Amino acid sequence: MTAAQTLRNADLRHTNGREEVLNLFLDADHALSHSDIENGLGPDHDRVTIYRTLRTFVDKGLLHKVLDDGGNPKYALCRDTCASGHHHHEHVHFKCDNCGQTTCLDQVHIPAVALPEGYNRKEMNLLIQGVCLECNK
Amino acid sequence: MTAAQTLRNADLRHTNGREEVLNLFLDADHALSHSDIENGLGPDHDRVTIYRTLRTFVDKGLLHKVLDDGGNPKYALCRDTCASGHHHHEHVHFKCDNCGQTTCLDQVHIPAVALPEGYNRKEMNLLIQGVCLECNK
DNA sequence: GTAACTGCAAAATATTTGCATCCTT
DNA sequence: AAGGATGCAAATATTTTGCAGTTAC
Repeated sequence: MTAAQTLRNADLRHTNGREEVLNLFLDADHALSHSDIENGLGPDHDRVTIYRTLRTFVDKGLLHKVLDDGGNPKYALCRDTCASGHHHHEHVHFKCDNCGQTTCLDQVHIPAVALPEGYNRKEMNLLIQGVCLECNK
Repeated sequence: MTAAQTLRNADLRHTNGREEVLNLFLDADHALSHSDIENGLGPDHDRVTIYRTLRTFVDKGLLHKVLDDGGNPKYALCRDTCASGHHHHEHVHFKCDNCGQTTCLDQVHIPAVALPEGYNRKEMNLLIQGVCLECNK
């Protein structure tokens, strides 16, 4: 799916900025932070607009916030089943302690976890930290 | 274990501020953010000192950062096996979408997860979101 | 006494809001 | 044309750094 199609599907207007941000995510195989995006886009992009773009994309279900141990939030594309307001209920991410990249492990599934009585589960996020494939070479 | 003992064990000097922060955590059954602490302590505590206290406690293995989807970082006590620099390798937290509290589920364990070839695992954090016991009543 | 800790001021960073203008539909 | 999106300025929030003074040991 192209950026243009994605935007149309999400009921969002097609603007240069949005298309470029979306393409960054489509090209990246890992989660991006605000500053990753600012860097990736070249110099003449407004910080504020990027904040708004990210928020809009999350609201519309194009992106989801990725859990991170460290400082600033990262975002990653939602795949298939994510619709507006209804995200995937399960995310598994791997963060490399060496290179700092966080990647989605779509193949990995979280096994059943027994919650104590009285708790409802809506979403599960698993963050695994260690050393990634690249950095292990 | 009292706050005073804990500080001594960690090779930290015993000061009022540290003891009070530690007691907040000992009393709380959920993770605390910087502002939770600022509120919990009463008015004459320096924001900067709290930042430094939190960092020191994390460094010494008394606290660990709790993953959160949302905004600002939260912290929780490390239990038993956490020593300086060597945290528990597995954390399970439950965040209530209703009241916002994040609690450690020490009883729950993460079942084995198969990582793709070439990945090393050092630590796993599972965040479950839903509605907690209290809010389900 | 000495090193560690604190408190204040200030810097650096991150994020949000308001508003006038521009652009997509 | 109309509403949504942008860009700039500025407000607000968050976290870090420097340094002088204080305190635990």
